[in-house]
Amino acid sequence: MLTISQLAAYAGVTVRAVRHYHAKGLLPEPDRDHSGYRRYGAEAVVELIRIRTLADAGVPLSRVRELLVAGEEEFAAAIEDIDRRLRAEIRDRQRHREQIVHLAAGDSLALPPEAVAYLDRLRQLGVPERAIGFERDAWILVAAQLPDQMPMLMTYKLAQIETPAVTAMYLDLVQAADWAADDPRLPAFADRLVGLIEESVEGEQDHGLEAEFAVDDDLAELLDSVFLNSVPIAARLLELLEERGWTGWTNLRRVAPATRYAGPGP
Amino acid sequence: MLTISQLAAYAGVTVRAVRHYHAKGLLPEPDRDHSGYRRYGAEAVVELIRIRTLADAGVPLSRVRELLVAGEEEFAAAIEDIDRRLRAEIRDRQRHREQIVHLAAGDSLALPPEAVAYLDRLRQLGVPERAIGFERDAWILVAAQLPDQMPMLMTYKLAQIETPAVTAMYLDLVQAADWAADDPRLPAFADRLVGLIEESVEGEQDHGLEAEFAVDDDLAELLDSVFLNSVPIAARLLELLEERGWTGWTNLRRVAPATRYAGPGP
DNA sequence: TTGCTCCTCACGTCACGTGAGGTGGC
DNA sequence: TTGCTCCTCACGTCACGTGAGGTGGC
Repeated sequence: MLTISQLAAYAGVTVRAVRHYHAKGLLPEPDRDHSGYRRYGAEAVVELIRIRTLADAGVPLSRVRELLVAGEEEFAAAIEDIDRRLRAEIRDRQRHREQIVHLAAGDSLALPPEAVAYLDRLRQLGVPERAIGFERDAWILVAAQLPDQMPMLMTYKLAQIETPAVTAMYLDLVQAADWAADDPRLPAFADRLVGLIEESVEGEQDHGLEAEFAVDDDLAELLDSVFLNSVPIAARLLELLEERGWTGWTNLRRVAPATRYAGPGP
Repeated sequence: MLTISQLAAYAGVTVRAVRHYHAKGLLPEPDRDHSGYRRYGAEAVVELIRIRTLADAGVPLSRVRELLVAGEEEFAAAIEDIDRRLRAEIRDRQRHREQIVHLAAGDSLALPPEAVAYLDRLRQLGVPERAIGFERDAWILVAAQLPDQMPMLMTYKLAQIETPAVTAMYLDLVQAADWAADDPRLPAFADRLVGLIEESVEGEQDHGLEAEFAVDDDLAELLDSVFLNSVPIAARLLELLEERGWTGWTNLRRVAPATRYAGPGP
């Protein structure tokens, strides 16, 4: 007859695990020898290996106990389930392998690929890294709240930035972000910006795009506050826009007629 | 700013998990709003997704904490480790898939394939299932104690059982196992058995096989006791063998000259 | 006596899950 | 007032790991 350590070694488990299975009622307690030691026969080896094979395949011990007394049909169905789960776990791990590669490469996992492509396009257009970082954080917040709308928003933004006048205005805005709050060039800057906005609005009304790209008011307020907190000229610029008939930033609206427009800030 | 549930939802984790990461020092506690609620910015989203990506890949949280502050080189090395582990886990699960198929088919996982082949050969030779079950249990105990010697032992046993005289004797022994302990046919049976044993010993001495196949004395004693406890004629048969110059069963030895021989029982 | 295997409690681990009891704005 | 989200304890879970303190035969 086998001792507990011989039994455990053959099945590739610890002595503690064998005792655990006794306590859980998975493996029947065998007779003891004159020293009180457990002594195992061949059935225990067979049972222990069944238990381990199931447990190694990730079956909870409570389920293992059920399966040990299950009929052939129920057992076969359970094996089907276990195999399905194992295949799913293999797929999960293959996915995780891909994800950690992206992590190592420094890719922003907090953003969907379209947003990463948009930031890359801004980089190509000569937008400095500081501004890219600001865009990135803003889009991360948008993606966190509206993941489903990201492909649509990014398609729109990518198209918008390709307009030469928009590109130029965007690059100028990046420069202006470094100005002091009372810079004398601001009113002229606001004039140009309003001109561009009103051109865009007219263009969009032709094919009715404006309504689709308005974001939720709470989110717009959040993004506006990020803008106000990180750019010195922001508050003064919004004042100047308001004097010229526009209010807001993320969701620009005409002050008198209530027209919405997906504005220059994200 | 995001609430804890918005943050959690975007990263695909529970609110409890986010609080857990705060408690463990993985994710810095953000500022609270006027109601004492946590409010998160874009950096929290980035950090949380990093944490989850690593944790999902099976990295312990204590290690995740180290990696969050690690340099690029250490991080790349860690990713290598993680990827290696993921590949190993995939291989494990592929192995487990094969094993549970064997379980479902009712294969004896407690025996190596050679032993299963030996039992199948006995079946082909007409050995009844009751006797197969006895052989099986005995070989399971041998395999549990001498896993490395199983291929050798099975090769020997497979060759031995192919000798027509041994096959016939084995089948007769199976019949005799059902006799009462005092069956009058036993002495004649013992004569035949001794004749066969002595023939075999002579044959083996030619190519010096006998010494290689002696099992450990403790194990031999165990297997003998299994034989004695399960077969009524066993004790009387061993007495008769001893009268004819042979002692033991698993390890048969000549009583006067001390020659060993791997006996008829396993 | 030392060394080895066995024994039975019983607390610890890991990554949260799950109430319990309470607050704050609609 | 009801419903929803948030808050902080604090105990529970799962499958054992890990001593703690002791026994039994060489």
